[in-house]
Amino acid sequence: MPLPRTGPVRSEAARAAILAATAELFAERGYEHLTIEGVAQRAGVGKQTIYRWWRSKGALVAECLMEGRLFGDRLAVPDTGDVRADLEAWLRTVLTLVDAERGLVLSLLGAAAEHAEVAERLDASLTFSASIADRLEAGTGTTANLRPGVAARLADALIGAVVLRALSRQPSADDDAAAMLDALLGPATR
Amino acid sequence: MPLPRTGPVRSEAARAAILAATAELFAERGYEHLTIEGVAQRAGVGKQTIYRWWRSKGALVAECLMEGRLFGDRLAVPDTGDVRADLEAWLRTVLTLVDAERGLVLSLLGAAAEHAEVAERLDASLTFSASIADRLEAGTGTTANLRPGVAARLADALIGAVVLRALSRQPSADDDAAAMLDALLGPATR
Amino acid sequence: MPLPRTGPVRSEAARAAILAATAELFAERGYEHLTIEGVAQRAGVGKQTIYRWWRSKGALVAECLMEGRLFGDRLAVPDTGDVRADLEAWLRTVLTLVDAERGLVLSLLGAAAEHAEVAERLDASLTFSASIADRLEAGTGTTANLRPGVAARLADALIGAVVLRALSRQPSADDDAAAMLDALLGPATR
Amino acid sequence: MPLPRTGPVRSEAARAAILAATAELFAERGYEHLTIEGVAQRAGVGKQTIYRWWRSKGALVAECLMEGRLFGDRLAVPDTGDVRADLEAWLRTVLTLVDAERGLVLSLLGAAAEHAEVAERLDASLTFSASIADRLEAGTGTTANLRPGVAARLADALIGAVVLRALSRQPSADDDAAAMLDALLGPATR
DNA sequence: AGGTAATCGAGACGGTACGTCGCGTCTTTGA
DNA sequence: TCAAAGACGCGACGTACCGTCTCGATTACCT
Repeated sequence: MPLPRTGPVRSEAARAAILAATAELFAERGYEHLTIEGVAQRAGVGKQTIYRWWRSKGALVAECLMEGRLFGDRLAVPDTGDVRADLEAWLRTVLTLVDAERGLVLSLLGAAAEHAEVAERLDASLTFSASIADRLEAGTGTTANLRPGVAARLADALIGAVVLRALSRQPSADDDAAAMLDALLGPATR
Repeated sequence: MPLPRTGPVRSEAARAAILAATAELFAERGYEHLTIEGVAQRAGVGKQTIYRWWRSKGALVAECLMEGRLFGDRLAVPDTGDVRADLEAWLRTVLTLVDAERGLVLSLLGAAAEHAEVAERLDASLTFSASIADRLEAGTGTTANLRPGVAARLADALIGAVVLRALSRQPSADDDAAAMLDALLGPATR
Repeated sequence: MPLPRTGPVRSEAARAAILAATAELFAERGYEHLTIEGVAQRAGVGKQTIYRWWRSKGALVAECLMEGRLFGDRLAVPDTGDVRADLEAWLRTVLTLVDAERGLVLSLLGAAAEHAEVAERLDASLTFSASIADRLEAGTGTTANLRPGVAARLADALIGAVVLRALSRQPSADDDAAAMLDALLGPATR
Repeated sequence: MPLPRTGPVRSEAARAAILAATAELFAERGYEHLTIEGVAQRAGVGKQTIYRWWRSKGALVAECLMEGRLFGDRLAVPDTGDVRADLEAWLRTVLTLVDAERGLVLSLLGAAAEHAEVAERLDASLTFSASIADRLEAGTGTTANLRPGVAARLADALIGAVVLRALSRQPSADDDAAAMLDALLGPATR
């Protein structure tokens, strides 16, 4: 299905097709086996059109990530008012995701290791847009170890633990989310 | 009772040369740009000799890691009796290492994302052989958040935070090690 | 089916197995795709045992040829007393053989082009052992062009024409044998 | 009506360089030791560019042959009006060539045995473009055995005899050309 | 009878070349 | 002017065989 030739303005259709193809192929084959040529073919686009607008396959993946084409909003933190419960729900979701789509997640970690751009976007997806640190901040004082000034570091540790879990390829048990939060945050103070 | 396989035996010289070449090239160029062909050439060995004994470049790197050819004992945890001080010293060393050899570390993370073998060995290098969890266990009760049963999860979180730091490409400040420990372990109880 | 170890005398069983395997594989795959390793495996023999006794795969094939393992006695010239009829019968047989086993014949020509040894043996199979020249000699005077002293050259031309036919991959018609003889030897004089 | 294929067009420079390199290397090392890799290197060309346009090294050699890059016009039959003399001159030239460049000739025979394409081109070079049969046809009646309808078969026999001579690796004597013609064509009739 | 030496199967070794894939650049043609 | 198509030089892939070289086991001969 050839795209219509659009003349001297950047073709939005081409851009969309490229990102869609990238997301599909990433999900199918993983970052390692994602190829520019494959994307071009799947998108019905010339290779040059990709190289014209993106510097590397890392940049391509980063843009997919930024547009939510890889995870959608599956990483959003719920907001019910109860910080601890919200975090636990989120963590449970994330651990499930890591188990279910380990290949995709590992691929993404590989991409992040290779390309700063991906890492940046991944970080944004997890930390900022998901607001872990903000929520922890908001919960200061509600659990023993959630003291002023440590929220950001605890957020890093939490996400880091998830990353490590992904790397280790070990499936998560049902109560892992709760146990991780317990270990990091300590018992509830009220 | 060993199998009565006849014929020539595996050449230890070749094995050593291959692992040495792998370690060198990994340090020089990183995992991504490490090639089997390059290793074979540097080691003065036929490619087939590599493929005969290792399934992938990941396996090669994993074996290097296991033999300490990539980091040596730079990841060992000191043991002075003071758990908190030991961990802080170790963490400081590791953060410095991550800053100084970010490329190597990121490469290794990429390798771990791609090959379970590498991840396993990396995990072994960091967690078990470096005994973070054991030391935390030993320190139970000496700091506020170091309660019974949480040592393993705190160790994961700690190492995870380091991994995340590596991925984020942000250099560490001087007091980061102390701050991370403080955030995770809480204030000293005695 | 491992062969018995025979000690410090050449194993006749190994020799036979090697030649048999060579003939089989030659027939199956042709000279070009015949490999020493394949022969060794099929024969259940170590490669060294082949290299010990033959210098090249050409030598191997030459020996097969010499032992009649490739064509048997399909190249023998019948002897009924009527030289012209005998030659025609032989030629017909050979042309049929060339058509039916073109691959084998071409392979053999390739081998002869590469290895003098094969060429020599092939020549022996065709010319001497098949005695074309002798028979022509015997027929001197019975046909117009069969004059004294030209038998050897006519034999060469005859066989050469067959070789050319094989190389050209063109199937022979039924009367080709007769026509070739007619062209070369001229009409019968009595 | 040519297919409306868009995109870049075949590089004539690459084609020429590849054929030139093939001819050089064929002459230097022979068909057997001619490698695609070597041709690519010598021609300053990627291997893929060769594989894109030729199916095998046989096809490569065939095309060289067709373009006269291997023998040039050394195989042309002179035309002085005297058929017998022309053929003898040509035959003498060819036998000399076979002696002087036996390796090349044998290589070519090997190639012809392996690849129909080469054989076809070789046949074209020798028989049609060199017009042996035509000349024989023209000489019908001038020698005893040159009767109507046998020219083509005599041409085959003549060339076949040369091929056999090449395969046998025996050098030609000075009067071989004359003797071969005498044997095949019979004495002159006028 | 014991030691020596050659042969055997097996197969690891350093190499060369294979034919394929994908890279990133460049060129052509059509809209 | 931009886009599709895709040829190009290049580098690496993983495989097939090459011919050489151990291995340990197995005999025949020769002290």
